[in-house]
Amino acid sequence: MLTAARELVSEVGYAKLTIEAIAARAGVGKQTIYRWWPSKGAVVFDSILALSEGERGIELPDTGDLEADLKTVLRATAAEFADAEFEAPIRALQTEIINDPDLAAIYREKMEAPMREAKKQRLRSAQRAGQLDADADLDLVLDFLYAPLTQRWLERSRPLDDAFADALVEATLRAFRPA
Amino acid sequence: MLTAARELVSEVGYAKLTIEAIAARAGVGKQTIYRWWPSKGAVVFDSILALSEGERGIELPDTGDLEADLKTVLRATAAEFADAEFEAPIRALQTEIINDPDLAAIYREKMEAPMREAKKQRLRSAQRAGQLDADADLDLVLDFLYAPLTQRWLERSRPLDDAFADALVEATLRAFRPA
Amino acid sequence: MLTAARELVSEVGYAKLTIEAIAARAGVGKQTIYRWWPSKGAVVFDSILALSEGERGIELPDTGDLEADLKTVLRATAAEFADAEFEAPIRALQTEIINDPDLAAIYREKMEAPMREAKKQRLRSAQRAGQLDADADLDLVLDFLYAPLTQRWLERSRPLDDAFADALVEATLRAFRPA
Amino acid sequence: MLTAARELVSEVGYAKLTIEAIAARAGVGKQTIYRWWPSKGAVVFDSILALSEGERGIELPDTGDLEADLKTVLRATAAEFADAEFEAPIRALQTEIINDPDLAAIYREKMEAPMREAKKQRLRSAQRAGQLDADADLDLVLDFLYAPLTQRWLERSRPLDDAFADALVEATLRAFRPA
DNA sequence: CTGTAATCGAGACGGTACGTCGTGTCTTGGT
DNA sequence: ACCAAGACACGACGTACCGTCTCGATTACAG
Repeated sequence: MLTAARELVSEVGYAKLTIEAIAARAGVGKQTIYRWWPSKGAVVFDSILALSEGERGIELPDTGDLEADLKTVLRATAAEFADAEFEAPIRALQTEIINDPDLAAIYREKMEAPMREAKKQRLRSAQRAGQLDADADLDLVLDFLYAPLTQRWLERSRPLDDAFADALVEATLRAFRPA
Repeated sequence: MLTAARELVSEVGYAKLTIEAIAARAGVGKQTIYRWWPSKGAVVFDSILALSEGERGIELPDTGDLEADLKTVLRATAAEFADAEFEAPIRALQTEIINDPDLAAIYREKMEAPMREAKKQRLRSAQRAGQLDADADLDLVLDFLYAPLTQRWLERSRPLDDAFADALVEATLRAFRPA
Repeated sequence: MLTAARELVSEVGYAKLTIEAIAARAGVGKQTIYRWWPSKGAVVFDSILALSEGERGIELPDTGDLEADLKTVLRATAAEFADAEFEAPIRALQTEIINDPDLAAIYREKMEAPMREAKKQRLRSAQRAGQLDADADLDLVLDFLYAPLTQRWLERSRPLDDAFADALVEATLRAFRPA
Repeated sequence: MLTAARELVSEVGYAKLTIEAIAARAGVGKQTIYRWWPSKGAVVFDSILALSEGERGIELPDTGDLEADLKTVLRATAAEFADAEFEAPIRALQTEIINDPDLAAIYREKMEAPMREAKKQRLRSAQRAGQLDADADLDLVLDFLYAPLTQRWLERSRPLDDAFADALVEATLRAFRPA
């Protein structure tokens, strides 16, 4: 069922997705879907969440060079955003998150929190290595790194190229360099 | 018609908004709506856009103290995000922008561009006053100031208080202080 | 549903009858009507047909006096045509029959044929009693008796009184008296 | 406009005929149609009536042999009913007449009355020639001749062949032969 | 093995809204 | 001054899905 949901989001888009279509594709009665999820959003949400369950134990590279590592990671993130296959589901996910506080909370807990923690680990390592201000608010650092990237992708305002990723890292590190 | 659309978005939310309801509220036939807009999204989009048409000639305060001015502006922006009346329409707008590239383009041109230019004016003034790196990429500066704010609001991940606004300004200015 | 259709034909007339009104009156979704009938005409047709399903086993009086019996029957038919309650549905039925060959075929099979057969029985009895030409084409006899009556009613060209009914019977019997 | 109406009745049938289509076909504004006729039925009615205005001064053949003359006329009428081109408009006309008493009255006055009078002329001639009962109710005679024909055509219950036309004439003349 | 439950697919149901079409009225611009 | 063109408020169309509700038929378990 989750697979059917994911496929259909990619094929027809979130707005035109119907529960009947999911049921038909999955070879399942509608009632069975309603038994497990309260809404279309919840199904789609879970279908994407199920995907990310697979990628356990994210860990960021730690070569000792924070700037290089962050550029690697941000360039990869930007490239991922450009992947057509993931575009539709992630935009669907964002749509849900914006409009449904409950799903937003689950999203933060199940998907964002682990990622954020992994990233913070890398930043703490940098703090210990004296490459980052020891007093820096790490949540703020992560926002500086990722929020502009995400926003430009969502609004399609500008291409997400390597230069942009690099500029983000450089400016962020200037803002939070050790005292 | 645009007024009716705006009111209804606030009252029932974007997802539950129907064209029939807009037509009824506006005392208009459905066909008349379809004659002018291709979709529900377009109507809502225009209804919000029409709002901002009113606020002509935005200009940021320029007391000579960039940090103080930016804090004032960002605190105001954060407060605006907290205003219940604007919340529903703006979330609706974001939903549209995320999912419809065409509307996103119009949004950038009609709403974002003028705001962005006004902000850049203030930043250029600061560059002339030696309060900001003369070589700074002003688009990037604006992303640093606004993207984290917007993202936290959209995802409801953390309260948008004055401290957060101040921290954004301070970190951004550290990143782009004059050489 | 059929009851609702019948009532509404009587109330507002066939031309102003809407499927939505039938659905509303019957407390039923429109789709349910469309699931069972292809058109408004078919619903109305069935609603009238269902009525006549009730009156099983029609039999004409047979007192031994053909002329008297036929006058009784034709006067009754004329009176029935004058009944306001049946007028609207029967006119609706005629409208359908005229314009839809398929419904016309069903009408002949389901409604007209049994009536016609019952009438023929009475005529055959009269033939055996020497009151009617043994070689008479009974379909033609029935047309002579009923077609003028029906036509005058449809076109509202003249009142359907007893004298007219009697005249029809007398002339018909003159035309088909035994050799 | 009347021409456009008549063509469209033949092409799409009365039920699917729209005033907008008539206006478009006639190269005329809708308002102009509404200025002259109160309803779709009235337009169609007039369009057919206009046709018959052409055929001035109908007169039935009078060879001196009533039976032969009537058979000629009824066979011709039956053939006319079979003409595909006239079928749609005449059925449309019947539909109007059945459901609208006002149009029915106009129809009787403008179209039926002249025809009926012409036919009566021929019958009176026959009465003078001793071929028809001098006391016969001529309206009734005409009903006997035409009503069965019309009814079978409307209900499509049986083919309208020459044999049927002949049988009608023969039976009618038996019913009304001179005393 | 067999009878009884629980579960599930299928899809009918009462509804709501869709986007389209036609109505009859009103307005506009060109002749 | 007229009239084609067509916008308008309105209402019904026939369709798509909604979320709820029976239906069998197919399992899985108990006796």
